[in-house]
Amino acid sequence: MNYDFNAIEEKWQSYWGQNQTFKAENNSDKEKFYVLDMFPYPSGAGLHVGHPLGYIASDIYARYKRHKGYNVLHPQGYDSFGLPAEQYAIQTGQHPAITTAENIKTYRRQLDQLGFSFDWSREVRTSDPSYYKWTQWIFIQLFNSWYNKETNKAEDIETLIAVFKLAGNTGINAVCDDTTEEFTVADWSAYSDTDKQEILLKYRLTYLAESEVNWCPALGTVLANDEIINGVSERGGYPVIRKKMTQWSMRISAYAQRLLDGLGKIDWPQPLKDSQTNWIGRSQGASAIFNVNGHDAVIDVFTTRPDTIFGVSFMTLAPEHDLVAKITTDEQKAKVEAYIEATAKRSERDRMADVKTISGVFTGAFAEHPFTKEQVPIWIGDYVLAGYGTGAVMSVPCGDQRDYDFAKHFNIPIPNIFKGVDITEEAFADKEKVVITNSDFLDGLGQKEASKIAIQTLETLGQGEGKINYRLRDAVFSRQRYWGEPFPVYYVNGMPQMIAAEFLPITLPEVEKYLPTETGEPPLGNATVWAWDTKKNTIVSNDLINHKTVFPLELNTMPGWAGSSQYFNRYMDSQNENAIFSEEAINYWQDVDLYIGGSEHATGHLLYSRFWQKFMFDKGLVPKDEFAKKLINQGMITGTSAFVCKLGIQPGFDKEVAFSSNEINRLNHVFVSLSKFEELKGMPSLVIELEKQLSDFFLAKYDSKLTTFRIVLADSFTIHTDVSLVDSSNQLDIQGFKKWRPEYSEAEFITEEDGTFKVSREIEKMSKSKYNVVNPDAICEEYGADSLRLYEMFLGPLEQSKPWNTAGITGTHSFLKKLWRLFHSDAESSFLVSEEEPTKDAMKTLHKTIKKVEEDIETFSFNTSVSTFMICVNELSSQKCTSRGILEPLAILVSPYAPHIAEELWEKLGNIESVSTAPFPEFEPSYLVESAKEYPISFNGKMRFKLELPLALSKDEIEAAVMAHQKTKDQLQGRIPKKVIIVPGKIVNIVG
RNA sequence: GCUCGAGUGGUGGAAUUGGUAGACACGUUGGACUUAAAAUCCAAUGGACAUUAGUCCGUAUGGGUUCAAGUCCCAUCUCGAGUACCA
Repeated sequence: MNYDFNAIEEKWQSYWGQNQTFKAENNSDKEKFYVLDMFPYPSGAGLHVGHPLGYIASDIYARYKRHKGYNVLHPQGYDSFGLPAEQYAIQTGQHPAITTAENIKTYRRQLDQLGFSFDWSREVRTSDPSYYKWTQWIFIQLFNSWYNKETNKAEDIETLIAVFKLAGNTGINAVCDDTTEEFTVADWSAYSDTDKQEILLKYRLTYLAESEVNWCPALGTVLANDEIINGVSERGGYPVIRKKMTQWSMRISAYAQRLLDGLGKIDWPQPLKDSQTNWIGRSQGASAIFNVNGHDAVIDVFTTRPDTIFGVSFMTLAPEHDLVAKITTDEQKAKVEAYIEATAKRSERDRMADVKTISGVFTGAFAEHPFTKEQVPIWIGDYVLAGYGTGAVMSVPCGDQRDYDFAKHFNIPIPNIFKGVDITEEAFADKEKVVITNSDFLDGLGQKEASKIAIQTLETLGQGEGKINYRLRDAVFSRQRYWGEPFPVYYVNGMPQMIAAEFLPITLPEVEKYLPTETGEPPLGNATVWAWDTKKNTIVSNDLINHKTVFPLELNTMPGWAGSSQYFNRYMDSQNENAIFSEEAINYWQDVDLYIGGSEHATGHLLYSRFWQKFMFDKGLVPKDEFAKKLINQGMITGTSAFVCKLGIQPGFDKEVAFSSNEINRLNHVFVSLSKFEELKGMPSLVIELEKQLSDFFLAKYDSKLTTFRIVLADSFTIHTDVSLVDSSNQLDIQGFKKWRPEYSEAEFITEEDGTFKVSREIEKMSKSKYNVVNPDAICEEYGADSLRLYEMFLGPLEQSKPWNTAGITGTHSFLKKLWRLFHSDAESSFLVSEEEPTKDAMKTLHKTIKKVEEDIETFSFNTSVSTFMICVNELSSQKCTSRGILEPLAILVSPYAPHIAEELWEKLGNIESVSTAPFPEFEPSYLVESAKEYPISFNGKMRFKLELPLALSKDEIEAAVMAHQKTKDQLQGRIPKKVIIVPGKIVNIVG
C-alpha cells in the first residue's frame, strides 16, 4: 500500500474534529500549558506559505507538551475588525460582516488542512458582539478607574471622588492631565455636576480630551503613533498631518515605569524588549523653572543635564508653545508669527526629512537664570518638539550639538563650562569625562555629582526638582471608522456617560453608507437608529433624542488593538456569557506559557496588551501582571521570484499594411534562456547569427509586411514570471507560460542546447505583484500537509527570515515516503512490523534521535530535528529494522511534526486511542555508551588521519598508540614532537 | 546618525563548554531499473594542483589570543531590522 497522504490527512482531520481530540479542560489534575499564536486578520487573499510558519512551530510545541503529559490550551481565533473589509464595503456596499465571514471560512479551511491541533471550541472573533461585549466592558472598567501613585496601581474612581469630597485635589498623588488645576473641598462642592465630570475625565484611565492627533485624510481617520511609519500611514502609505480633535485616549503613560520594569521578568526576544524600552523612552534628569522677565509667567524645562545649567545661553520654545504669543515683544511679533505659520504648514514628514536646516526666531523676551539671575534670551525653533517634555528647553550650546548648531547659526554666545575641553568645532556631549568649570558651586565636579547638587539647589530655591520623563504618550483610542467596536457611551450635556455593563453589548448599527457623513462625522453618523434610551436601556431611533431621557451615542469606534489586548485571557473561558472569564478558568490557566507571532507588533499590540493586563491585575481580575512568559518572533518567509529574459527587438514595418496584435506580440515576445543570454552578451557573432535566423524566420512568415528585423541587446530586460511555472532546476514550463498570459501565447523561445528554458531567480518579499506567492493549498494537494509542515520547519531557524523555494519540498516528502516504507514490507508493500527484539544499532539510533529531538523542541530548534528524523530513518532503513520496539516510539517522536502519518502508523500498529496523548519515549543514555572512539589525529592543529582507539585508554596509552602508528611517523618525518595534546574522547594534537 | 542582529559550498542551512568545517536537504553530474517517462535506488559533488598517494587554500576582510578559532578579543567592510531633532 502506497503512502496515500491525501486520504490519510483527510481521515485524521475529520477524526480530530469529530472526537474533539484537542479540546482542553479548564480543570485537570495535569499541569497546564498554554501555547498561543497571534491570531490572524482574515484577509481576502487567504493564507500563503509564509503565514503558517509560526502556527506550525507552536503546533509542534503544543503536541509535544501533550505527549509530555500536560493539559495543553492551544486556541485560535480571528482579529476580524479592520480596514480592508471596510474599504471593500465602501467600494461595493457589501456589509463588512459578510466579507469577514467569507474570509474566515477560507482561513478555517486552510488552517484545518494543515492539521493544527487547535481547540476550536474556544474560537473568538473580535467582531462578534458576544466577544466585543467584553472589550466594551473593559473600556468601562478603565473609565471608572484612576491611577494612584501612592499605591502605584489603578483604583476605583469612587475612591478619588471620596478624596475630593474630603480634601480637594491638592494632596492627591495621581496621574492626571498636565492642565489639571488645583481645587479645594469648597471648590469641589461648589462645582456643577458637569464641572465635576470634566475634572474627573482628567484622572480616568480612559478619557475624552482634545488632543493633537495624527489625522490621515486619505484614510479619513486618526492613527496611533505605532501606525505611522516614516511620517506616512503604515497601511497604504498616505500622508499624515497633525490636527486637534476631541478623542478618547488611554492613560497608558501611567504605566510607563511598570511596563519598563516588567520587561525584566519576561522571556521575550531582546530586540523586541529594546524597541519597547525605546518606545517608552525613560530619561532621568530635572525640571527647572525660569522666570520670564516682565511677565507673570515661567518656563518649565526638562533637562537630562542639570549639571550644565551654568552653560545656558538661551532658551528655546517649540513654535506651538502656549507662552509664545504672550511673551513675544511688539518688535519681534511679525517675524515670530511668520515663522509659526511657516512651520505649521510643514508636514511632519518634511520636518523629519529636513533635520539639517536650522531655523528659529528670537521672541524679544528674556528669562532669568535661576542661579546667576542673568538675562537669557528666549527663542523659538522647530527643533524643539511640542509633544516631548514641556515643549521648551534650556539651551546649553557647549554641551548639546543641536543647541550648538543653533547658537552658531544665530551668533549666540557659547560659554564653555567644561574644564580642558575644546568646543570651537563642536559641542562636548560626553557624560563620563566631564569636569565642570565656570559654574560657581559646581566647579570641579563630575556629571553625576554636579547634577545632584544642581537639583538640590533648584529644589531649595523652589525652582525645580529631580524628574523622570517618558517619551511614551497616551494612546488615542478613537477611530473614525465603521468596522470596529462601538463605544458603550452616550452624551449628556456633552459629557460622556457609560452604559451599564448589564446592557452590553452595544452592537454596531446598520448604515446606508460606510463613508463619513457630509458634515464630516464618522460613518456611524449615518446611522438612523443610534441613540440611547436611558429609561428602556436600549438603542432607539435618533428621532427620539430629547436630551432628557434619550441621548446621542458615541460616533467613533475603537481601534484595531482594542480587540487584541485581552483575547488571550478570553480564550480561557471564551463561551462564558456572564463574565469575561470565570475565576476558576483564569486561576487554572494563569497566563500564556509560549506566545508565537511576528515582530511587527512590538510597539503596538504587545505594549497595549501588557498595559491592559497590568490594569486587570490591579483590579484583581487576573493573577499575573504579565500575560506571556515566553515569546518568540517567527521570521518572515520571503519569495524566490523567477525572471525570464525578454530580447530587445527593433522590427521595421511596412506602414501600408496593418499588423494584427497577435503578430506584433509574436515579434515583440522573444524570450531567451538564462545561459543563452549570457552567451549572447559575450559573443557579438552569436547575436548576428541569431538575428539572421530570426530575421529569416519572421520575414518569411510575414512576407512583405515586415521590412527589417534587428536585435538590440541593450533593450533586453527581465520580467517576473509566476513561480508555479518554474521547476526545481529553474526550468520554465513553456506551454504553461504561453497560456499564463494571452499576449505570450505566440511568443518565441530561444532555449538551451537541450531544449530547456532556464529562468533567473531572486529573493524578494512575497507579493502578488511579483508573482512569487505560493499558496499552501496546491502544496497540500501535491505533497500533503505533513510534507509542508516538515519543510517549513526544515527551511531554517524559526526566528530567522528565509526564502521560500517550493523545489526543496521533495526532500521532506521523500523522507515521509521512506518513513512509510519502514513500516511496510518491500515486496507486497503491506504493513509489516515484527515483534523481534531490536538490534543494538537500532536502539542506538532510536535513543540518539529521542535525545536530539527532545533537546531541539525544548530550544525551538525545529529545523535540526527534521534533519535528525531523516538521519534516523536513513539509518533504520539500512539496518532493515522492522521491530515494533523501535517503530512504535518513532511514530510518537514524529507525531508533533507530521501528525497525520503518525496517527495512521499508530493505528496500524494496533493502537485504538489517538497518538496525540501517547507518552513521549524516554531517553535511555545506556544505549549510547560507546567503547571506542575514532580519534582525529591532528598535527599542528590540522587533522591528518583518524585512528580508532578504545575509550578506556588513559592519556599515556593513547599517546603510545598514536606515536607507534606508521602514519604518525610519516607525518613527523623524524622530527620529535614538542608537545602532544590529548583530550580523551575528543582529539589528539601533535605539535612540533 | 544611534541601537540591535547577521555574514559558512551553486542554494536552504549544520557544527555541544574553542576540539574532524560543510551534517541534513535541494540542485548538478554519472550510473542502475524502465520501451519511455515518473518514481525509486547507487555513486560523486567547497576550490586549486596531482595518474595515484596526497598537498595547498578555505567560514566577509585585516590583525591578535591559543597546542587548536566559524566559535574568544580588537579593528574594518557589507547586508538586514528597529528608531530617528527625545533636550
